[in-house]
Amino acid sequence: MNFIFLDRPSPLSLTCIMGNRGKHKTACPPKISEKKEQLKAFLRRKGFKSTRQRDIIVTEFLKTGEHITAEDLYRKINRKNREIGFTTVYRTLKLLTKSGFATERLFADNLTRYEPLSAEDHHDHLICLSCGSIMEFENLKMERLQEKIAGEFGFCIITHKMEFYGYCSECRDKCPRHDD
Amino acid sequence: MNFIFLDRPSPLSLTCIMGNRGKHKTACPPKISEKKEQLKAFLRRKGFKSTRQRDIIVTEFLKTGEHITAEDLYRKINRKNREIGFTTVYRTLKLLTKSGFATERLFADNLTRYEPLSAEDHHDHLICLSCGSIMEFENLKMERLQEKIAGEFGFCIITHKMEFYGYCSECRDKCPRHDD
DNA sequence: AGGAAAATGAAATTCATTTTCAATTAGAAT
DNA sequence: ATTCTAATTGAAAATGAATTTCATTTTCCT
Repeated sequence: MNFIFLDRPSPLSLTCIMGNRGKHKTACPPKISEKKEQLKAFLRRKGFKSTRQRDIIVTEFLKTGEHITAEDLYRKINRKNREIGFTTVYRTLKLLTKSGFATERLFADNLTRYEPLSAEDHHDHLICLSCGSIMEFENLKMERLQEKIAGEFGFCIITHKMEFYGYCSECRDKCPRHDD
Repeated sequence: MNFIFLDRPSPLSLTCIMGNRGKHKTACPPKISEKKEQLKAFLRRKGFKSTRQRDIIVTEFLKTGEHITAEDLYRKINRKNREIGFTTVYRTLKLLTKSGFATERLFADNLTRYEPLSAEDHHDHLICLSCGSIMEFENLKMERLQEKIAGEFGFCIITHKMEFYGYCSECRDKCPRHDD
């Protein structure tokens, strides 16, 4: 087994991630076609080929937006395109990841999820243990504090992961707190 | 290439936890026998049984301290006790987890690691992508900030996960930063 | 001791992820 | 346009960690 890690994402232009109950995150319309152009350029540069399958997969991935598993994306695509196989979806997500257009995230449910990546995107996650919704947040103070802590250890951060598991405002009543 | 492939450190080096420069964490001698007493009491209360295997596994686990995979703990134990099977080690770690004596953690290498849990333990991790060492830190400011952010979302935190991936002070020179 | 319930451990199973391999396709070179 | 080569595809197989099964053994209550 190998441990794959991305270098800093290549400096691509913005993206945007859908809102999360409209509280902290600004929703801006994703420029899918622009991203696809960039990807195409990247592929050319690297000697990879543009294929119909990749185009469909990438489009669907960017449209979907976030936190999707290879399996789920495959199912989604497979409804319209019966001939595209899981392996290709999987490999495309890996390719996007390697080329800096997406990130892989492993949440506590042990499923790898992918999401489109943009350069400034440094958000963290709130994951509801009841309804499973994943909300995002970004907090500058947090980022600074992280840098500061890392600095105290002489540690050079490449990436980080921060997740809160608990109950969202809509599921608060289901929060057990004391069970056995 | 703008990404890095790291070989996963051998199981042994992975479990080696470096000190944390004495800045954030207080090292206190674990009261193994005391913990074992508590566990025994717990088992009795729940109608579970105390067995030789559990005793050995728990002792070894507590002695080891932290961040160990079921596989690694099994190998460690198996050296001296050829008759204890992997399954039992695995199940014991699960039991410890369910009963609150341990926690499971899933880091980005997709291996479940276990560590003894004590009530006050709320630490986070710095994981070196080069040598695989896992350092711990605790930061009160961070905890407060986390609560604050969660509060803003009306989110009730049950647990959280915070990990920095990067290069420790001893591996800084191996940090690629700019390669292609 | 006797007996019921729990524990054990080897082997089998599960399931997401990753790789293999033969067939197909993209795109550069001719 | 045709040819050629390397990349891509997708079904199937492999991998590997986590989990379950099941026959046997052990604990511990009476």
